[in-house]
Amino acid sequence: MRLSQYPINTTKETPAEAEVLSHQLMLRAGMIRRVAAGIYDWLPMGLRVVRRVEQIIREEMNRAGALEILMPAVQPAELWQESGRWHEYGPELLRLKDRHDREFVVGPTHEEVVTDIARRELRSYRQLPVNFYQIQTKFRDEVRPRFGVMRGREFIMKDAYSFHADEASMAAGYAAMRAAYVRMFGRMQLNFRSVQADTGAIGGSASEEFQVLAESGEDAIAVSDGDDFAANIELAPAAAPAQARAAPSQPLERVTTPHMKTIADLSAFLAVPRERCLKTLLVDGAGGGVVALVLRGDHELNAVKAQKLQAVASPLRMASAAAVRAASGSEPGFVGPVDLKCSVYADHAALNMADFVCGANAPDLHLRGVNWGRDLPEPAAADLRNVVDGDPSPTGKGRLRIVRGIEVGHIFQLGRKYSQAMNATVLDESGQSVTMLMGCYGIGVTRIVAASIEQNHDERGIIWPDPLAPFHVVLIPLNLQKSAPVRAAADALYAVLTAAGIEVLYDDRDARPGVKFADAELLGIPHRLVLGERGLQAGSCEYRHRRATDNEDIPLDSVTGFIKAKLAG
RNA sequence: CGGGGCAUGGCGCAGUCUGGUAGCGCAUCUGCUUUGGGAGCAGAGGGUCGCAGGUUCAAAUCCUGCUGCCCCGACCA
Repeated sequence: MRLSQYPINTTKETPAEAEVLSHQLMLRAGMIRRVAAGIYDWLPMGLRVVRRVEQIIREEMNRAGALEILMPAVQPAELWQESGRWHEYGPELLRLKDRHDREFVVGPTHEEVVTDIARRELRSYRQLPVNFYQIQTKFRDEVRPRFGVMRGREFIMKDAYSFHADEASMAAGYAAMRAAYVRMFGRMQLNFRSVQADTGAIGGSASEEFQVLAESGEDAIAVSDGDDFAANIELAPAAAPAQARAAPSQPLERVTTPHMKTIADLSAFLAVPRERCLKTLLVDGAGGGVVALVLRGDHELNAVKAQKLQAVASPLRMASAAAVRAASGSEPGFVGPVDLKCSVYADHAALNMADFVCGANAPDLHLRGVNWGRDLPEPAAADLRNVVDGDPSPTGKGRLRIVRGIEVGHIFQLGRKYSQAMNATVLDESGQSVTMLMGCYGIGVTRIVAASIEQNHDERGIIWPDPLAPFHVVLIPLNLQKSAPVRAAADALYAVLTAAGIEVLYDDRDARPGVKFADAELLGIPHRLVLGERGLQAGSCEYRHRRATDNEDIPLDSVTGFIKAKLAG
């Protein structure tokens, strides 16, 4: 591609709309432009990267035996009513009506449509297992789109759905997809971890997320430094402390704590460390009323864990101020488990505390020197908190570290959730009708582009790994407007490299060298060739990798082989 | 959805408090010079100041309402 014929606009200044680095660089490099909140144009340079990602995904999906299909973006409401998600999905589902007033959705995912395909096309267990996938545009009306294409409302996703006659086949299909994902993210040179995950709204049993590790990631992940355990923080178990609880050593006393409503205030006011204070949260109970969840003052409630308790309403809701008053006789901020009129669940760490401080269920009063068993009944024990950095790994090996991640893939064993609701069956060996089992496997294609930039950049711009680079090589001739020999040599080199199947961005613009270098670095083309009059006289051009700081002189007649070796290695 | 902020040529911003002919840098176009790290000089084009009302002799500026966008929290590829 000749850059003189490529209408690219790079900027020195960062657009004000962008907060994270990948978003800033994508805008500055002219890869994307915003059209509306969470909705973007992909310009030529950006789309080339999207296509690279798609190509790798396609190759690995095909290698794994999956079959590519294409499903509609606009789907009839009937399918969603049949699965029940017309009512479950909420405002993230974009609904619309056609001219005849019939209802449709813009697909945020395709379980319904693919299950409809399966029930119509699949008749016999002999046709199973089968895995259909597509690479297609999704729309999710996110509450808060942000970070450019990292969390857009419209985005490109690879979604795959497998159909099975039995559990063993579903597990095998899941394992095959897991292996394919490891291969593709490896080929994309992403630094990622697969982590145990909550199945969330999509439902089903086993589930893993593929998380690209990055400071800017929106997800917190707990990874063990002792083995390969990794889990989304929502799911990582917090083990009960190993040592037994200390014996009471202080008397119970009431202390006046005017306006000390938060643990931070209380801890500072009483000069008691946060981990000696008890946090009591009242949430709505499953059968009405409230339930008390008790945590150590320095720990955070984990909503996913809490709403798994039978007694707790799901989804988790904090109790209203009125309900708090009814159960505790006090305002929020002074609630404690002593003489509380509701059931109490204590996190393992909270249960391990002795001589602690907690609310006295009376305004401006707390209790000090409180002990389980002595001053109040032993509560029910539960795992209620988020794990923190340094917690022991649940596998028993090593300690957990909390890192940030960008979720680029998610795989599920769905079971019969959709096939049952939509009556997708095949005949088994004995001629009996059986409901198929399903797996589903997503990848955020456009999100990967941003995630790769998050992991590969420097102060000058993007640094593409070879497999994702929009062009392999940038060819920069110096002073080609004045020097006919340079122009001739550059044209020739461009032709030779292109003929060899190498994708070259040929910067034949009438621009100063500094401009060309700066643009090449911002765009992140991994391999750079510079052709100047000086080198030309010696029969060579200069090579430099985007990550390198020094040039290498390469004889002009061996450039093709040299670049090919670089790309192969 | 709750909280905070912004809206002025393509981009980044000043001007708004204290009303009085809309400005700067970058980018773009023309010419000359320049050419190994975002050039210099000279000239040029481009803005109903987010929208709608209102106050005023006069509104980017003051008032009211609306819209869009960004950021922080609960959800997700």
